[in-house]
Amino acid sequence: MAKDFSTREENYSKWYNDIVQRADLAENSAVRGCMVIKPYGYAIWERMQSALDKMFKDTGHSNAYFPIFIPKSFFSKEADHVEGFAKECAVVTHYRLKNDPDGKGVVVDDTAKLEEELIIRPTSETIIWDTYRNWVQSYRDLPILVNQWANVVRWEMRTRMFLRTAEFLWQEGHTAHATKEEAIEETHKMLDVYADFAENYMAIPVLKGVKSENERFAGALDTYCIEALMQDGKALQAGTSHFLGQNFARAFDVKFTSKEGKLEYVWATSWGVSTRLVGAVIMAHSDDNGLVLPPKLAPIQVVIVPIYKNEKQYRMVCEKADEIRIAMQNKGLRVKLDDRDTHKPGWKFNEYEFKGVPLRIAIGPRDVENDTVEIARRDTLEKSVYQQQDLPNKVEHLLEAIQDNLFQKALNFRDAKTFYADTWEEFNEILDEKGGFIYAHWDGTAETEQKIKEETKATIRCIPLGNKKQEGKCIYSGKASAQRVIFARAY
RNA sequence: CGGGGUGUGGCGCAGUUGGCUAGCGCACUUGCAUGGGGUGCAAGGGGUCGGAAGUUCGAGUCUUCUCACCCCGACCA
Repeated sequence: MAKDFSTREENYSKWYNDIVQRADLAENSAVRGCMVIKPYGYAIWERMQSALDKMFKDTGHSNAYFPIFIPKSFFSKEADHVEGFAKECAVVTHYRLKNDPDGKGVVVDDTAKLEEELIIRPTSETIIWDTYRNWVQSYRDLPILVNQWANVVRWEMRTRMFLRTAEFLWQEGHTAHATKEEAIEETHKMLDVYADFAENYMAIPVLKGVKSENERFAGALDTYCIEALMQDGKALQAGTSHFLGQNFARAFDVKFTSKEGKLEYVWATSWGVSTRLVGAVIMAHSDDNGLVLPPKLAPIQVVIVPIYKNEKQYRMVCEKADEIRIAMQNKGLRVKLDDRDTHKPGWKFNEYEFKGVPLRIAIGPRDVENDTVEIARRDTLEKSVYQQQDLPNKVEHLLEAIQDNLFQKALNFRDAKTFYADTWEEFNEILDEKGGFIYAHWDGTAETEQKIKEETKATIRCIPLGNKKQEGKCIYSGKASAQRVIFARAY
C-alpha cells in the first residue's frame, strides 16, 4: 500500500495533522489560529451534538442562546474569572468601516468608536449571570437548567486542529440552584453524563476526578473533569464540570427569596465539552492507515464498493448493492453506496480507510453469483466473506463488536500506560520513557505542583473521585501526603 | 513577545559560483486500454518565483527593507 503520510512512530503530531487533512476533517483557514471544519469533520461533531443534546434533555435541561458579545465591564465583576481569561480575549472597539481616503480598501472609522468595548465571549458565565438576575425572584423559579451550543474565542498563541484553536465550538451548561447540595449534585450528574458519553459513544475510557487549585477553572470552587489518555501517552482533558458556589451570584447579585422568606444568593454550576472531542477521537483510535472512527460517531458506518469490469457488470452489481443499501438503511444504519465510475475499487478502499469508515462491503460479479459479500473491518483490517442472507443484522452486530473492541483496546492501552511512582527518579524516568498516567504522592501545595510542572512539564490531571487515602511522602518535597494523585504530560 | 526556519503552478519540492525558453512528483483535463487493494500509456492546461527598492548587460539566484506563515519557548479547554 502506498504510504504518503507519517506514522505515529515517526512523528506523532505530523501523523495527527495528516489524518485531519487526508480524512477531510478540517483545514487551516485564512485566519490565523482558526480552522475550517469540513463537512466530514463537522458530521462527526453533529453526531456528538445530537447524542449529548439528548442526554442533556433527558436530564432536564433546555437549550437557549446568549449573545456572542459581552460588555467589558461584566468581566471585571468576578476577580478570579477576569484573571483567568483577560490574556486571551478578543475585543471589539468599533462598529463601522469606511473607504480608505488614501486609496483602495477600507479602514476602521475612528468616529465609530464604541462607548464600551465588547468582549467576544471566551465563555458565557458573565452575560448569563447578568441575565439570570432578572429570571430569579423566588425559590419557585429554581432551578434554572440551561445549555447553549455556541462558538467561543480564546486568543491562543499556539494552536492545533481541533485540540486548540482560537475559535471553537462547544456547549456550555449554566445552572442555578437553591441549595449548595443541589448544585454539587448537578455538577456530578453532568460529569457522569460526560463520562458516559466518552466511554459509550467515543469508546474512550476516562478518569473522573477533581482538579487541583492550579488547574481549576477561574471563578469555580471546584472543577471536575474527565481525563483521557492519547496514544502518545499524553493526557487530554475531555470535559469539565464546575461547581461555582455563589461566586457569580454575588458578582451579579442574583438573589432569591427562600421558602423561609430569607433573601439568599443562588448556587451555580457550569459544564462544557468542545470540538476538542473530535481531536480526542482521532488520537485515541486511529492507526497508521488513517482515521478510525467508533461506529456510533461515524457519519458513514458502512460503505459499499461495487466491483465490475464492464457496463453490464456495473449495472448488475450496483442493482444488488443498492438492494443491500436499502435493507441496511431500513435497519437504521448509515450506509453509503459509492457507485462512482470515476474511481477504481482499490482507490476507494484506501479512501474509506483513511476516512475511518468502520465497515466496508465489497460486492462483485462473483458475489452476485454466490449471494455473498466481502466485509472488511476498519479496526482490525480483517476481511471475510459473508452470505447475503440476514446481512443487516450481521452488519449491526459487527458494528457493535467494533465499538466494543475500540473501547477495550483503548482501555488496555491505558492500563498498560498507568504507573505508580514513589521516587523523583522513578517519576522522571516514567515520564521520559513511557508517558501515561502516573499515580504519585503530592504534598497538596500549589507551589510543589508548580515546581513539578516547571521541571517536568507534567501536571496534576486530577485527584480521582473516590480516591483511596494512603499515607505517603510527596514525590517532590518529601513532605507528608494523604493520597496519590494523577500526573501526566497533557495537551 | 524572545530563539530558529521557510516563502517557486492547487499540494509537496528541485533550481550549482547570477546566464538565455523556470523544472520535477502528486493532483487536474482529454483519449485509449484497464477494473476483487492507490491502474497503465499517450497528449494537454496551469507559475509577474511572497512584496518593494537596489546592484548588474542580465536576478528565482546577490544586497537592503518589508510582509506572511511554520517550528521551539512563556499562556491555555
